[in-house]
Amino acid sequence: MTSSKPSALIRPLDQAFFARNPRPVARGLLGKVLVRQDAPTPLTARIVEVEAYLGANDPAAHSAAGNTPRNSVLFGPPGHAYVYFIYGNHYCLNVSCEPEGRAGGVLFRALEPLSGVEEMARARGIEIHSDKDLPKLTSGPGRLAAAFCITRARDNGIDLTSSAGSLWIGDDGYRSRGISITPRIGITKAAEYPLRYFLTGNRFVSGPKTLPRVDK
DNA sequence: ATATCGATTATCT
DNA sequence: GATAATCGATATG
Repeated sequence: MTSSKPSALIRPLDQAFFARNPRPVARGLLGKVLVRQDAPTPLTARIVEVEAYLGANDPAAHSAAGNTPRNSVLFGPPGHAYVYFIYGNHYCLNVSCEPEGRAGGVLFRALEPLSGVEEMARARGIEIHSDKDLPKLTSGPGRLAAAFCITRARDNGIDLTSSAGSLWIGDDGYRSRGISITPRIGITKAAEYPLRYFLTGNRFVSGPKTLPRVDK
């Protein structure tokens, strides 16, 4: 299901939006737009899947062990980019939440491309032959980071609330309809917490697209 | 459709 | 030395 229409005007989210618990921030980010302003052609994509990582009482969060050089952005002002490198291969993008001094973040897991598809395909090193191939661009945290040319050196710590910046998050008026909530993907600690949020039925969502079945 | 595995490095024990 | 908020390739049902 292709849910989105590109819209001409996109207003950046303000810092107050992010100065909250990561759970409402995660829910609220669904349907918003990630913008890469300074690419050869501007890149925009709708946020369709995210995960919340809590500052306190969340063993799976990078902030669980306290403030370190790697994760210090999570303890800084809200609305800033926390970018980390994982498995020797991939960058992942988060946005810091909670007021400054308290940790918390939201991981971007999947996007639905709205503009700049050619540029994203080039950045990913793949070719798009049909609509069937589009999810390969931005379905998955490593993929979307590659599509937007997000690296730690370039983007860690930047302010995502300024439309004058290179990378920011905006609202184009889109209203999401259904939201699904499941456990987070790829973690071993606190694996059961229901902190993954995605737009129900959206084909760009990565991983399981339904609520887990109460098996047997 | 699910399962397994290698790649490759920052961070922590 | 082990692990990790992953991906892509390969194998098999």
